Amino acid sequence: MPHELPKAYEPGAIETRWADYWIKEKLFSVPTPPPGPPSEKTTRPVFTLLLPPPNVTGRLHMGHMLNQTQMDIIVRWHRMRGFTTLWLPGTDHAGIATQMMVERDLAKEGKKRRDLGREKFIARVWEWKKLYGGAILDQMKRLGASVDWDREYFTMDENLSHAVREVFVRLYEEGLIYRGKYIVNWCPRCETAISDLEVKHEDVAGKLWEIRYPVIGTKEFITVATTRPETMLGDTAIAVNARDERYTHLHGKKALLPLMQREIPIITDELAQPEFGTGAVKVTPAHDPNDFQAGLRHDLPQIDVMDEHAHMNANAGRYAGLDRYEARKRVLADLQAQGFLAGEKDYTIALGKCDRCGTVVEPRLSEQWFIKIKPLAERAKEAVESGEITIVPDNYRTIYLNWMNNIYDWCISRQLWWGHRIPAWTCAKCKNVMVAREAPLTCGKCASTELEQVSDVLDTWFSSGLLPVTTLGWPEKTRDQAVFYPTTLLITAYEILFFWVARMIMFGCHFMQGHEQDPAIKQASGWGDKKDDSVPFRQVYIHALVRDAERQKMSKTKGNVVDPLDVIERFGTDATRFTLAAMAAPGTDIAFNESRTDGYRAFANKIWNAARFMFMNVDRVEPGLRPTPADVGAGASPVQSGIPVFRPDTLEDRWILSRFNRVTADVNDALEAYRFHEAANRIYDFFWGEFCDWYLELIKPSLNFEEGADKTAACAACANLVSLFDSALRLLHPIMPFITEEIWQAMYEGKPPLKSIALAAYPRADEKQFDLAAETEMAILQDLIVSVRNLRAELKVEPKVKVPIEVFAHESEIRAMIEHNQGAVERLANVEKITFVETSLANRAGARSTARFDVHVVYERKIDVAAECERLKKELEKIEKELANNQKQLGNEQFLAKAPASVVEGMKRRAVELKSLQEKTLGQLKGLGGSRTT
RNA sequence: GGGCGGUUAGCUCAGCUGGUUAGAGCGCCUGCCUUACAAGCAGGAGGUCGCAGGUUCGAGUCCUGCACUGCCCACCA
Repeated sequence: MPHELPKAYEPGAIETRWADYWIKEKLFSVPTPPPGPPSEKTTRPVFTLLLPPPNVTGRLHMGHMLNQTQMDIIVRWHRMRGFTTLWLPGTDHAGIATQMMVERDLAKEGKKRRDLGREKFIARVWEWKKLYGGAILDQMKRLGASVDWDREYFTMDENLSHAVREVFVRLYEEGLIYRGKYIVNWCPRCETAISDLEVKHEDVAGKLWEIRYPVIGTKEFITVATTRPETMLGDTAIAVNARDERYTHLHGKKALLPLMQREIPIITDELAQPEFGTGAVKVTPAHDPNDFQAGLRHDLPQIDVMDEHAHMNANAGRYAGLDRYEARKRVLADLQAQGFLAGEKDYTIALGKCDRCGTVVEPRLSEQWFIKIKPLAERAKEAVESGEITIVPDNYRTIYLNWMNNIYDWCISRQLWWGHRIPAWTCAKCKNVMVAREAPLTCGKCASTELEQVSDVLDTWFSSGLLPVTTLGWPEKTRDQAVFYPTTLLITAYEILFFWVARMIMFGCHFMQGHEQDPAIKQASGWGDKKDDSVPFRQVYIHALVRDAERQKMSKTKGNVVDPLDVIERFGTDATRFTLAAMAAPGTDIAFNESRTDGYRAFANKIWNAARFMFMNVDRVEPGLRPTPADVGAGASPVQSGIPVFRPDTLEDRWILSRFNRVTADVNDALEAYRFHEAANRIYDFFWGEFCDWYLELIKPSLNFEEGADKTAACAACANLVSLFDSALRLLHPIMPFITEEIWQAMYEGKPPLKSIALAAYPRADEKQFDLAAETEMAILQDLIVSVRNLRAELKVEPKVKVPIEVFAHESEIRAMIEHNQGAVERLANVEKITFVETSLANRAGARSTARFDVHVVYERKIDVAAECERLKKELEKIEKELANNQKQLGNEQFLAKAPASVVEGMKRRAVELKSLQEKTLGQLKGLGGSRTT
C-alpha cells in the first residue's frame, strides 16, 4: 500500500483528476437497455432523475450547488445500491433571460435588437450560446455530478423543438390553446407579455388620487379614486354599485371625462364596492383587468392609450408621446388647474414588477396565446391528491393544491425573438390564423399564398415543462420511455414549484395519458410489467434556498453572492458538498457559513490522515495485504463486502462493528427520507468520534506488536482495519465522492476490482452485527478513561507523568472487563498501574464515581483547594437540583401509575445514582475541609 | 388580504413520533509539536429552549394567544 502520501490533504488536483476520469470512463452513462429477453441486469430496479436545467448562459451559484449536491448524493446512493440509475443533464435556452444578456451586450455597441433584425439577432444569440453556453455544465463537472453526459440535451435541440410544436398543435386541436385579445402583464422594457408568475409584487408607498367628473345635465360631480390617474385618458365609463343609494339618482346619466371632453356612461356594476373610497370607480377596459371584464359585461369601448414602451399614444390626445409617469404628472397638474382634482391620499400599493428586469409592469390589452388551464389542472391536482405523486416535505403539497385550485389561464406567447416560435401562420390577405405542424403553403380560407409565421415565441417554461416526456423520446414511443418514464424523483427549490414542477405535472399527465407503449417495445425492453403511469415523476423533494451568512437572499445587486467555485477552490469540493449536506435540514433555508466548510475541510484531512495511518501500518505489518475483489458491487452486507472479511475478536472490534452497522442503518434511513444533515452528521461522528478517536487508538498496540500481540494478531488487526476502512469509504462516498475515490483506489494500488468506488456496493446494515454487550462494555471503558483524564486535569498532573490509579468495580464482570483491557486504560489515560480495591473510593479527593465503578488517581494534589471546593459545590448543587426533581416525580402517584415502566425504572435507577453521587461529593467536600454553603 | 416557516450556547444550526442529565461545528479558556493528523490531541466554561397561558404524571417537543422575523400567494379602484 502506498504510504508516501502527503501529510495534509490537498483536494484541488485530486478532485479534478477524478472528475475527468469519471467522465472519460463514461461511468455514469446509461445506454438504452438492450432489447431481448430480460436479463438479470435489465431487471434491476430503475432510478431516473431529471436535472432541473440551468439557464444555458448561467453561472453556477450556491443554489445550484445545493440542488446538485443533494441530487448527486441520492443518485450515487441508488447506483451503489444496484439501481439502474439515470441522471439526465441539460440546459434551458431561457428565453427572456438569455435575450436580455445578448441585448445588453449589443447595447455596448450602441445597438438594439431591432437594428439587427430577427434573423441576425437570433444568430447572435446562438453565437453567444456557443461561447458562454455550457459553462455551467463544466462547473457541474467540478462538483462531481454523476450525470449521464452522453444524454445531455438543450431545450432548443431539434428533437425537443419538434416535440414542442407537436404539443402546441395538439393542445390547439383539443381546444386547450386559444388566441385572444386580453389584458396581460406587459413589461415595457422587455416589450413582451409575461405570465402572472413572472410578476413580483412589492408594497410601495403610493398615492390614491380622487378625481371629480362632472355629471352631464346636472351641477353635480361624481368622484372616483385611482392610483394610476394617467389611465383616465382611456376611461369609457364610471361604475357605481346598484345597492349604493348615494348614486341611485345618477343611474343612466352620463359624465364628462375631464381633459378629454368625452361623454362616458355611469353604469351599475359589482366592480364598484360601496365600502371603498367614494364608492364610484372609473372604468378603463384597456388598462385594467377588472375594468376589462366590466367592459365586456357592458359592451364598453376599449381605448388603449399607451404603446408597447408604456408611452402615451395618439389616443391620449395632447399627452401622446409622453412616458407614463410624465403623463401622470401632467394629467394631475392639469386636473388640479382645472379644478377636477378632489384629493390626494397616501396609499400603499402592491406594485407589480417584471421578475427579470424589475421594470414596473403595465396591464396591457393585446393579442396573445393562452392555455386553458383548468382541465389540465384537474388531473394535476388529482395526481397529487391521490398520492401518485408525493411531495416532500408535505407542507408543499398544500401550497401546490392551493395554487392549482386558484389557477388562471396561462399566457404562453412572448414578444421575444429567442425561443420556440409559435407554429401558427397568418394570411396576409384575410388575416386568417392557422396552426400547423409544418408551414402551410396556402391559406385555408382564401387560398392566398402570402402567409407569414406568427412572430411570437413560447414562454420558456412551456418547453421545460415538457422535459420529462420529451427527453425520453415523446411523441415517439421509445424503449427509453418504457424503461425510464415516469422518472423516480425530482429535486428542486421551492422557487420553481409553480413555474416548472406544476407545469411538468400538468403536461406529463396530459400527454402520457393513453400514450400506451407498443407492447412489443415494452416486452423487448424487459420491463414489460411496468404499470402504465402518466405522472412525470413519483416523488418531488423540495429543498430550501441558500442564503448568505446573514440570512440575506443572495443576489448580484446586493453583491453578497458566494461563488461556489471560490469556496471549492479554498476548501475543496468534498468539504463544500459536505457543508451543504450537513446544513440541509428539510424545511428551512440555509445560511451558508464558511466556518462550517472550514470544519469539514478538517474532516477531509482527518480521513486522509486516518488513511495514511492505515497505509503505514499495513505496509509495515503485512505489505501484501489489500482488499480482495470478493464481493464488491454485489450489494453484500457492509464490512464484509469487497475486503478481507472483518473478523471481530477483541472488544474494540466487536464494538466498532456494531457501531458501524448501527450508523449504516441510520444513514440509509436518513437518505431514504432526504434527511441529508442527519446522514452527514452520523458519518462524521462515527468516523471522527468513534473510528479515529477510539478504534484506531485501541488497535495501536496490536499493530505495534505490543501488549503481547504477535504477528497473527497484528495481521488480523490490519485486515479488520482495511475492511472497515473500505466500508466506511463506501458509506461516505455519496457525500464526499473525491477523497473516498482517491483513498479507495489507493487501497487497491491502482488495480481496483471495479473502475470506481462509485460502482461498489453501498453498505447495508446487518442487525446480527449489533452487539449491545460490546457497546455497553466499551461505554464503561471510555467512561473510565475519560474520568481518569478528568481527574488528571483537576489534579494538575504533568502531562508526561504516568500516575497509578485505584479502581473499585461495582461488579466482578466489570472488573474482569477492565482487567482485560488494562493496557488500553493505561495507554489512553496515561496510567502507570491499576490496582483493584474492594471498597468504595468515593469519599477520597481525586476520586470519581459512576454507577459501575469508582476510580481514584493516586497523586499528591497540588490543587487550589478553594477552587476545588467551588467546583464541588457547584457540582453538588446540580446534583441536588436534579435529585429534588427526581424525588418529586417518584413521589407522584400519577407518574408511577401512568408512565411506562421503563421510564419509571430508569428514574429509580437514577435516584440511587444521584443519592450516591450526592453523598460522595459531600464526602469529598468535607475531605477538603470545605463546608456547604448552599 | 390570505397562507407558510423561523425564534434553542457568543455565532451558525441539530434535536424525527412528548420520557431519565438539551447536542454539534466555529469561537472562547487551560494544557500538550504524544512517530496518522497542530486542518491535530486532552480537558473546560457557556443555555430559566422568544413571551404568556393551557393540555399532560411529564413539554424545547402538543394546543391557544402575543411579540419579533423571513418567505410565498393575491386582478380590488
